[in-house]
Amino acid sequence: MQPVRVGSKELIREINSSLLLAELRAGLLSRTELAKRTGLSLPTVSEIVAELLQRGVVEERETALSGGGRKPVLLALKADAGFVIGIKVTETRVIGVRTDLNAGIVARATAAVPSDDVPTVVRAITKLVRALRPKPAPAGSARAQASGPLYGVGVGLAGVVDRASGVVRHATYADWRDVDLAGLLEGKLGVPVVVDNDVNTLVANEQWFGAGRGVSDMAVVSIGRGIGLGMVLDGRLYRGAGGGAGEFGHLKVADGPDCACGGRGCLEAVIGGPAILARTGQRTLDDAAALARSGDAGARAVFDEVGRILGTAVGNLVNLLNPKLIVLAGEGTRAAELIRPGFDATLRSSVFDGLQRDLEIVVDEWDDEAWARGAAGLFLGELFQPNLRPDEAGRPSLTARSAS
Amino acid sequence: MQPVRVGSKELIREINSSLLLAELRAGLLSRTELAKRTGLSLPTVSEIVAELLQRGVVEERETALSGGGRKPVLLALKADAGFVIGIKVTETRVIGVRTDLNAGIVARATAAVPSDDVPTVVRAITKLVRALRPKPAPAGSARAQASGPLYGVGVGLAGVVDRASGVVRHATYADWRDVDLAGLLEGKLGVPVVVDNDVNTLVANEQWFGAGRGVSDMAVVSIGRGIGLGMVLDGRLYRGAGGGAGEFGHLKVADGPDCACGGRGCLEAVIGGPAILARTGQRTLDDAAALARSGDAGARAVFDEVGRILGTAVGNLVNLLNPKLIVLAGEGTRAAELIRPGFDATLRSSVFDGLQRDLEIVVDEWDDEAWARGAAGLFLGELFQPNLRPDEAGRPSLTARSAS
DNA sequence: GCACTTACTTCGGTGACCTTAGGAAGTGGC
DNA sequence: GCCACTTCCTAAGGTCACCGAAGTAAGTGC
Repeated sequence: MQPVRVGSKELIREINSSLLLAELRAGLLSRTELAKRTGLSLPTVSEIVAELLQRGVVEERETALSGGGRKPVLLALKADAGFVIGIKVTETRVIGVRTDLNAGIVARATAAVPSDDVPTVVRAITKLVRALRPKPAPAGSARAQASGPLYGVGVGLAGVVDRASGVVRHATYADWRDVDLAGLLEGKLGVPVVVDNDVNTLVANEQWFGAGRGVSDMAVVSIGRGIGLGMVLDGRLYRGAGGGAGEFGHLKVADGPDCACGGRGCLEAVIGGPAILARTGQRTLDDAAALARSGDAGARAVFDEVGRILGTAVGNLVNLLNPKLIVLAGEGTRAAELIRPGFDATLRSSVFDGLQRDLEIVVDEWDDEAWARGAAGLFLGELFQPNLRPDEAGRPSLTARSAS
Repeated sequence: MQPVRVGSKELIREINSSLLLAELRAGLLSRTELAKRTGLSLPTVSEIVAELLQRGVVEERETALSGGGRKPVLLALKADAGFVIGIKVTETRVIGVRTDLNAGIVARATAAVPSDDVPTVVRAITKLVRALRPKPAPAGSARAQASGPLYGVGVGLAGVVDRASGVVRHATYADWRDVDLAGLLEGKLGVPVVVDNDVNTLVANEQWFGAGRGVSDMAVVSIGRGIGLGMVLDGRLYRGAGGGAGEFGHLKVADGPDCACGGRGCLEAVIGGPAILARTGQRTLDDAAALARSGDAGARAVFDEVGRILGTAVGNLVNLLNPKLIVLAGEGTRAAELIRPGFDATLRSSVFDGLQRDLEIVVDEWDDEAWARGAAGLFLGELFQPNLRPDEAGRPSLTARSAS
């Protein structure tokens, strides 16, 4: 029934370790403070911290001011205790970044993908990962310590992905069916690989390192060629019964026009990138936005209507889920100021009274690397999320004993 | 951050006890079978079962057939080990039932509520609970054993409720603001009281005792005067950041008409009970349905359109959440066969390809007691749900040591 | 320098789990 | 009727992570 099981006591320790790490992500804290925040006893915190120190995941920093007694020893996550690589796979390119444990980018690389068949894409990813991999420093080098291990790789792509198994059920632009991408990559790379839908990578990033830190109910709407949606509900990324939740772009919002999915009146057929280009007669989104900014009434009307329709759709989403935060992301945010007035107006009028008050809207600054960083964040999220589901056993872990 | 904490080991035992109980709700099982299903070791299962036997929550039944060895001793939940009372509060009446631990109704009662002020309603509920309460059997009576304790009371009403605290933030039909209904009732009744939105009571019932048994992602849509929605996501009832999730009735689906909430084009203003009555010119829903059944073209068209609009709205819900099951409930289901053709057609065309395959639609047989039974189910759900959140401590429990 | 405060550690005890071994209660062959 | 074999369950002992209580370390302030 409920897939929750607490079997061995070792699992408790792992959960509590993750708990402490999650608190430490927020800033410098003493053992005593950690104990207060988590509700664990001081001896337990001390013991777990000792383990983390030994493993090199955490370090002692300067002491804080005393309040009339012994100074507290502040602990901090050692951001460079290890690294993670994030890869965004697109139709034509793979974009990769290496980040530290705070999702800070320390290296970047991109490669073209000549064709979209599985072996080609897998080869491109493995090559990119090898390029990004931290070089083992020469023995005795001063940098040897700083360059920690590669914990794993996160991969994001457009499509339906079964994250637990890492199998791509169906990619949006290529004809992939049930491709065990995580398995293929793990075999070649020798590190854990997590694969997920690309919007979910953005969500993971917001949840752990962005505007969604500490927010347990939020939605990320990505605006671009398609309209994507990722949700954090009750503190967990929500994926739906079959991993297919978040088909926001195929919400039916009008009578026409036909959508590539075979349906009619889909949100993304109405306000997706191609629709905007067609209606403004431009070749790129930036051109269309420039036209509107130059004062062209027709183009302005198009963006205004896009905003209004999106506002209603997001408003309905809020009515259903009552999130605390909506993040707007994706390349469409480059035209954010053109869309916002209409968006805000219809959002306000759509949302049921009372759900508005605590609702926050954030536009995420968007750049090409965001997706790749999101993929890294996806993996980091796995490291920090306490694991309560044994069927997800074998997950990567900062605290696993086997790692030592 | 994550409110999950595993502190004391006692919590583990409580979780695992709930796990075993949850399995036993599915049928008769031996200790060995329980161990296999839960992944716990046999000695652990035996020990927990011994506790449950002693507490009278579980009983040994006949032995099953041997497979060439010692016969397994089958264990069963003792449905009459205790009772629960469920109350549905409406504008004019309070409806109550007493059920056993399988949500089977063993007694029923109803009382009029002369006015909707808080003291009057509280008095009506306490009176109803006292009437339904199992009578303490005379000492030495044979029935003394069968009539177990009253574990608690569940209350459902239309409005926004903070379930954790039992405070009614806002009732739909009365002018209640921040009424600590659970606290008031617990003070008078001396048993734990859980209060929730009435649609959530239906959800709890479906989740634990109805079509949603074992389904971790589902939605219940209640059709009546208003249109309600309750969701189980990832195996948990989802309530939103502020407890306000599920405002399905205020989804914006059209340009008109005005809704009581102050918005325009709300789903429930378009297809709610009053809208149907207005458009068919009838006084009751049953009259309107009878008119349609008699062949009246206008009335048929109204129901058909109601079905189509509802189908699109539910289709969009499916696109967002990818549930495995949709339950249609509420008094509107009395006209289910009039609505279904239109509903099914638009649902099919709205739902994104791929999410349809495993989607199941169930119409719940609806009667006046369903809401009250739901409220009882709400409380029973609390008893069976493994509790991983310490901030919900003090929750009612079948296995709490303090109860012995 | 001495009282006091605060931060952390050490130590012993408890509880829940597991593994291993063993008893109980069946079936089936001879 | 006995003996091997199977299956279900219990008993005994060990491990691990937690906690509370007491002790040590390292400050401040008079």
